[in-house]
Amino acid sequence: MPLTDSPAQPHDHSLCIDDALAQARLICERRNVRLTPIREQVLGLIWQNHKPVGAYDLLEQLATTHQAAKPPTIYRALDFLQENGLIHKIESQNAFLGCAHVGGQHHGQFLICTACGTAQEIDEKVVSSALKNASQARGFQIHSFVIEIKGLCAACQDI
Amino acid sequence: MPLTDSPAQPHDHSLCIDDALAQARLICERRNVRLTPIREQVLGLIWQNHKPVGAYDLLEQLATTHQAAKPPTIYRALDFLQENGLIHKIESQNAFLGCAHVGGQHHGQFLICTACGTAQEIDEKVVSSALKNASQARGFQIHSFVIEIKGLCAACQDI
DNA sequence: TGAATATTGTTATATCATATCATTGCCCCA
DNA sequence: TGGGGCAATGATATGATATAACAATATTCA
Ligand SMILES: [Zn+2]
Ligand SMILES: [Zn+2]
Ligand SMILES: [Zn+2]
Ligand SMILES: [Zn+2]
Repeated sequence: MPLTDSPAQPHDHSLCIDDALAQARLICERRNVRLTPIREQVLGLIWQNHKPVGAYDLLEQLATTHQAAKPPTIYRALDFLQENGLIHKIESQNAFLGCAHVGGQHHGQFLICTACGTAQEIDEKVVSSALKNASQARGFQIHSFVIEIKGLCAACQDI
Repeated sequence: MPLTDSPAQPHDHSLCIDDALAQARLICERRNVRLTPIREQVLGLIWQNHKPVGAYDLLEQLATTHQAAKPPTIYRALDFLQENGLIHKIESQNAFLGCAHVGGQHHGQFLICTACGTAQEIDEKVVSSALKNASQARGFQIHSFVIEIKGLCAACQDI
């Protein structure tokens, strides 16, 4: 994607979904973990669009085809998907988003549009190295970080 | 504070509390908003240490001297304190922390120690400008951001 | 004073997440 | 091949975080 391409722009989203699921299958095979039907279905639901989605929204959708689904069903699937780097939690929204950079070891950086709800994952080395430097200068050893940027995406500014 | 001074290091914390409350009174007077007894007491409780504290922890403490305190009591005080830039919410912990840079318009950047729980607020221009640049390059207009860095503070690495 | 507004009280409920134990399914190897 | 061990799911209950809605009280200011 060129820099200016945002998930808020029109695109063939079925390709996003197919890619995400294909990559997930590959990753899980490589890691020798099981992408069970429930887990795969939840991942598919998360990838329905580029907006973070809440656990109970997912539950409601899952329950339409899976009567036994209860909160632990969803949270277990979400835990699995997070542990394997397939999704991110957006902390400021208690919601979950498909990872756009599976495989690469990274922490998330997200541009979240407050108008349309779309979240774009970016991975800016200059940001992470600035954080590393600032932390190091204070003797702080980074394990992980959360970066959630709120504002208006390009599409929503034009309205 | 020199760069290496962290709130995890020993210091006369009563000065932190006194400063925070004095500044809060000043700010509220300037902004012509009312730092009522409940609000001031909640701010004092938040400043009891440098660790983010949950709303229900605060409620429990407040309730010891204020029988009528219920969840809305706390959340209203927290809303007020946030609106006036006196505290921050740590999204990844659903907890609240006194603002270390009152007055200056800023978004928070936090170094959160997973061992001792202490959170240090920093304000690195290089980080915020890196975010600005990355966003601008994508046509995204920033309103606010959340940066929460997890790891080990200097004191906890030595153990 | 008395109306308008801000703050607090009160009750109920919405929303997000986990603990615990039972049951089922999968895998590997004796 | 069958059965022990572990992973995954089912089921129930509860914990933790946050807000809605309306009533009562306090403050402000004309
Ligand atoms: Zn898409
Ligand atoms: Zn990612
Ligand atoms: Zn202190
Ligand atoms: Zn601050």
